[in-house]
Amino acid sequence: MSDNVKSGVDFIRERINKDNETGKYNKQVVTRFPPEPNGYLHIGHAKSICINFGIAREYNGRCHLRFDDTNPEKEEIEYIESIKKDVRWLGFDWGKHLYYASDYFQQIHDFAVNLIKAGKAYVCHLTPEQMREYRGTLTEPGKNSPYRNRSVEENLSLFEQMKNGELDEGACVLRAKIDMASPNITMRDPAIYRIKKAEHHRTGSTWCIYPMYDFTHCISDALEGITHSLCTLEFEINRPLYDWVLEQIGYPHRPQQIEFARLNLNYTVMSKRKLLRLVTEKYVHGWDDPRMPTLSGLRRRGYTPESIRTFAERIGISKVNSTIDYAFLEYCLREDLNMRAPRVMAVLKPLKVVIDNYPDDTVEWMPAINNPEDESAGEREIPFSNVLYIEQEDFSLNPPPKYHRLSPGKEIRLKHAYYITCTSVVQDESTGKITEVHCTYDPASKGGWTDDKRTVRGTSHWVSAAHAKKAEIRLYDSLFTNENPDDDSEGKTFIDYLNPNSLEALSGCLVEPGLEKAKPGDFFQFLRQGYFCMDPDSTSENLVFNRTVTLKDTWAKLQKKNG
RNA sequence: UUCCCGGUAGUGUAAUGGUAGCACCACAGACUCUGGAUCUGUUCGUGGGGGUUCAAGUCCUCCCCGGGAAGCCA
Repeated sequence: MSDNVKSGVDFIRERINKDNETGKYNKQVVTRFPPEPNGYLHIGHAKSICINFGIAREYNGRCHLRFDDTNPEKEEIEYIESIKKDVRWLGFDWGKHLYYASDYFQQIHDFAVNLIKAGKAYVCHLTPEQMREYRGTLTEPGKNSPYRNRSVEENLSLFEQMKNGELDEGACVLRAKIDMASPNITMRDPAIYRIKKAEHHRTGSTWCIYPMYDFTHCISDALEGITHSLCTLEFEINRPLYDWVLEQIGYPHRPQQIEFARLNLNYTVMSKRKLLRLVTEKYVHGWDDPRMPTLSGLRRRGYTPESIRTFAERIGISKVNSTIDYAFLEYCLREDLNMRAPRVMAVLKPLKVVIDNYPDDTVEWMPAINNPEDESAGEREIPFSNVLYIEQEDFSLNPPPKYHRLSPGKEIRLKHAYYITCTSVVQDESTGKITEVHCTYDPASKGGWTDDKRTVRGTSHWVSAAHAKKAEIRLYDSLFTNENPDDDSEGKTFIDYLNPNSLEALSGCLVEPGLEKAKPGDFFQFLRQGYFCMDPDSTSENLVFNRTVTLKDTWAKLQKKNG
């Protein structure tokens, strides 16, 4: 690493570079991702995962996955499994470095005993209400607890009783003895151990006291040899306590906490509490509902791990509270899918087209390129016959200006097939609805091209009626109508901003026959429609696809602009 | 009201005393068998006042604005 600080390097890497220059950690970089197993991971966690695992990879270090499981009341094994799955899916590997804070309960306990012996911690019998009073306020200092000067022997004995389950839950806590007048309230004799007689998902009933986050996290970091403990801004105020604990316990390795801003995205909510509510109150179909910003939801929606990693990298790292445009995430997604998604044809809202001059006993298999962005993706063949379906939107009886699609007398190109010209339409006598469009085709245009200089502006996708497979296609839109669903001014809550049209399920869609062989999770570009992926609900009788994201649609934009 | 952290185009993010740059969005155009992709261009910015300096987004100072903090949550 050069002596000059490089342009474009964020403040965390800058710090690591400096540590490597000074040899602070012997050029080791060890980070960790420390989720609490009390919910599913979301896109905000993805940023943290990419930073922690990404930096470790970049500096040839390592990143630990550590479950911060110090609160048995809220944590469940289900969440542990989903978290592991999501981290792996994102493309990261903790190798053998899978840890649980609960692995350290004995050591953490021993450090607490030492702290008591050093006169730096005491058992406090103030009730929670009293503790709040004694803590003071943001503007006033706190008062010392009457239990603050208990003898070491008494504290040791009391803590032992807490540990042995001889005291009731809530009866007392172990507190660090720091400074009740500190301007930083975190330092006003914080609780470091509380009594909880709950069954822990890993340690069972071994413990009835559990260490608090502030005491657990820094010790876990030290024990694991973490060098750079990267966390979000809300822990900034806890940093003096992090350092205080490590200073007191005198452990030889000293990790350092560095904070960065958490990710905010517009049109979504990120709090675990709110996501949980969406699930439990059934506003969505589960944690992996494709409208959810959870990693399992994004995965089912069709987001690729690559695009999420790229996104995380591009948004950068800073200490500024910021909100990223959802459009930027979609940009990263489209960029990835554009290069990799096979193109196929699917008709969402079918309109029957009959080619009157095409023999009704003939089927031609037309070669179709799979991905114009990737020659190696090759070609496939799709069947063409005299009865087809095109998109309802691709035909208009009274076309608006600049409409380049099919209308009476107009000629368009059927992608990979022929030019067709509309000769007549069949309408339902009572409703006026167009039920069938009749066309003629130009045999000289086979493959979608002619040698004359004829220009055909419009190109439609289509499927052959006799060969197409039926499918259900789920069109997703933003879950919220408000850019900032967390905005609770005007007495509203995020529930009030739910988008009633966030899901439109279409049945009777028709897709080209090859899609029958797709597997859940496979992604495609449905030509001119967007990117879609096969949903796990899919069966051989009922193909199901989710719309991941639309293509940019300048025609829709034009129409919108013109009212 | 106290303490801490921040403030660069609409949104993100660079510039570490020396030309305010990049990306997304928006808009306009070119090109195109996807109204896709690609390419080109345009609008738009250092929160404010003082100060130091040949030179300030950057250093000093005062102010303004935003966020966080009073769990036996993490």
